Amino acid sequence: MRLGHRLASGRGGARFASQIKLARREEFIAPVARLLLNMDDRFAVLSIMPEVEDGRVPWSAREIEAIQGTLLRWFRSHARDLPWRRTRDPYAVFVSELMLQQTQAATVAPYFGRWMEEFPSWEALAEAPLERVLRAWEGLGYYHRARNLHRAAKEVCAKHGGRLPADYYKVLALPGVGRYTVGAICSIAFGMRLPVLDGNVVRVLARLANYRERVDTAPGQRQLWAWAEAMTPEKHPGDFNQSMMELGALVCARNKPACLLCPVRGFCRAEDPCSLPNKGRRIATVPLCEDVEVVVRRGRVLMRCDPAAPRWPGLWQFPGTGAAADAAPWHEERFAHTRYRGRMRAWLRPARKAAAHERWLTASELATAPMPAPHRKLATRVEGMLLGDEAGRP
DNA sequence: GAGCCGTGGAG
DNA sequence: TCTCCAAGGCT
Repeated sequence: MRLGHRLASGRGGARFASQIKLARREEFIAPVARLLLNMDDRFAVLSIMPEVEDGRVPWSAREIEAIQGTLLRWFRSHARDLPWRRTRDPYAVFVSELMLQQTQAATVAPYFGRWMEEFPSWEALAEAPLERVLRAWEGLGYYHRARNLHRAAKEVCAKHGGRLPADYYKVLALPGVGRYTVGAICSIAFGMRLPVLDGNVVRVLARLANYRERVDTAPGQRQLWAWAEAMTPEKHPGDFNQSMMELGALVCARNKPACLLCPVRGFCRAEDPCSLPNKGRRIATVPLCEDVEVVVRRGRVLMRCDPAAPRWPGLWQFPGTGAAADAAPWHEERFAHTRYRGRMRAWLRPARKAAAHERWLTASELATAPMPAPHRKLATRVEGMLLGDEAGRP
């Protein structure tokens, strides 16, 4: 059993993985890392399967082997043809995994293709200006992922000679890489036996084991990581990890699980699959009405880019304003921003001086400036207006 | 540990 | 329309 594998398991693994993560900023040195690693070995012994969290083993070793083989065969015949599955290039795998964080595969696919065209290597990405990186990411959301990916590329070039090291700790230390992502990258790109636990795997495991406890708690997470680790085979761990996620996405769906089509239904103990996994309630959404102004002068439009803005810091946005009292908005649309749900209204306003963080952008600058989704929709319409395309219909 | 970060699809 | 949440990580 590899050390990386052990680290990714059990309570010791979770704690020390996060300490290693912290160590990145402290410029932690190798001896300390090795010490933590040895300590982790000791902790890992306590959590080695099959002595799992609550002392019970949901599947026999024979069952686990059967599940592994069945899922691997199923994956080879049923996997979607996704662009990042056509390569094992560590850079491509890394890019895809950061894009896939909290984002569905179908959404990522076109972004991934464009990204690999524009930034085909660690070097190309590391040398690109942040503005272009954010523009390529525009529409995917969670923009800190793009900044992390950019920073990771710089680190890979500066510290690792432009090659991603096949090393659990070094990959984990890169910005934007947590316990899930390091497992995904190292198992897929390097064939290392490491588990992954994402939303799909949580659902699949909770149902297979008929695990009715809360999964969004520390004990629940430990339990599920332990099971994920127990499931991961020595051979083709990357394909196996993807098969678990693919099963969750295509068959073991949240609302309507296709149990009759499930390749591992013979091993599943779920009594009421739709009730699993057991999650707590989400935070309530907050209604929000955001009013912005469209200020045009001599073929340019006034835009704001505030690195400390409350929403979408560092992205270009139309300036906020008090709503024009009785006038109907020139443009209106719904938008969602994390817990906020609301509508953005825009009014045409007379020219004024540019305030702090504001600049006059030409139509072509508007097209290349990174901005959040609702502002991009408005910008597309304004662009048409700047170019004299009548009043720019949506 | 809880709160925060985006967006689009599905039911 | 409204709710849920997807190949999570960071503070």
